Amino acid sequence: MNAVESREFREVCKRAGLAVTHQRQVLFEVLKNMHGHPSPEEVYARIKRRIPSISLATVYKNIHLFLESGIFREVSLHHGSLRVETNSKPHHHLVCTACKAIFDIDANELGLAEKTGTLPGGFLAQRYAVDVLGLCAACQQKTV
Amino acid sequence: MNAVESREFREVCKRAGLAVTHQRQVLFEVLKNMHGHPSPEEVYARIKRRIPSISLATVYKNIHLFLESGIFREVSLHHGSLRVETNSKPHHHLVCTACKAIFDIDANELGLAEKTGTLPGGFLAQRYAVDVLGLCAACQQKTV
DNA sequence: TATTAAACGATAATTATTATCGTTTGTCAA
DNA sequence: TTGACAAACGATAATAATTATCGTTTAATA
Ligand SMILES: [Mn+2]
Ligand SMILES: [Mn+2]
Ligand SMILES: [Zn+2]
Ligand SMILES: [Zn+2]
Repeated sequence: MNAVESREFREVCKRAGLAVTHQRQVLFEVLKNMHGHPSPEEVYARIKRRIPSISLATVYKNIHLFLESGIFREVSLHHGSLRVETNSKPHHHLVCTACKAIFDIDANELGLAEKTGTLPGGFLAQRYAVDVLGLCAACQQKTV
Repeated sequence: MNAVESREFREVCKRAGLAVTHQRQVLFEVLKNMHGHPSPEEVYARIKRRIPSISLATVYKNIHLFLESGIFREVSLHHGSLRVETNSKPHHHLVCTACKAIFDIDANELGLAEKTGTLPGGFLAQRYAVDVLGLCAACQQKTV
């Protein structure tokens, strides 16, 4: 952590109303330097190399604080547990980032063209997330 | 369950290589008649009204069998546990339905126009799922 | 109708996450 | 600088969701 990064982190904490702790700073740096979509356990394993005494609970708590402050983002905004789709017609979803409610919306009704604004049911659209579902290269091999 | 529905269910099971059991049939009917995106617990509560002795484990096992057979679909194909996004640039995702691997893809690189076929990294696209992220009507009220 | 594999119910085990609580640390005003 | 106090920490218990185990029951089919 050089002086510039350190000052930047202090400002980030100030904005978020968070104390500048050693654990928090190292977690911030570790996350900045990881790539992909790590799980809390993976982050914990990495940060333990720099702070062996850190607790997994601290990692969870600080990740959540970073998410709430918008310092980092969560990969999926869906429910974290199993839900069954009862609508067999092809459709997309309106996902509320506050309460995680999910509403169906037809593909045509959606009109992908950046129609940010009011949608059916008074839903306020803020951004789109597209998942391309399919098979990765490795899994295509396995199927053969 | 009328005769037509019963015969239809038998064929569904035959195709999937599943035995036709009472519990399985009632679960199938219950799911067909639910709407939205119920959790296994919600399905369990509903089916218990018709088979009070049914086990939650049976509900879970049969939901999974239905999902594997493609009889029903899961709402989210993401990891069911927390993942941190380390890529701060706006982007979308390639999601492997077999191993749940997630790869980043830029919005422009995506070219939403039904480009089903080979994508970066040899990913085989099969369908698109769009999440419109935002605030539902109820949550907009709360913020005011 | 007898054989046998599949499915069932009860429940223990596991995984991911959150809550609790006593101790330590950072903030800020004096 | 320092002392008071709130915030954060580490250890670990508790909870929620899901899966595994296992003895008993049931469906498929010959
Ligand atoms: Mn849906
Ligand atoms: Mn990503
Ligand atoms: Zn909401
Ligand atoms: Zn894969």
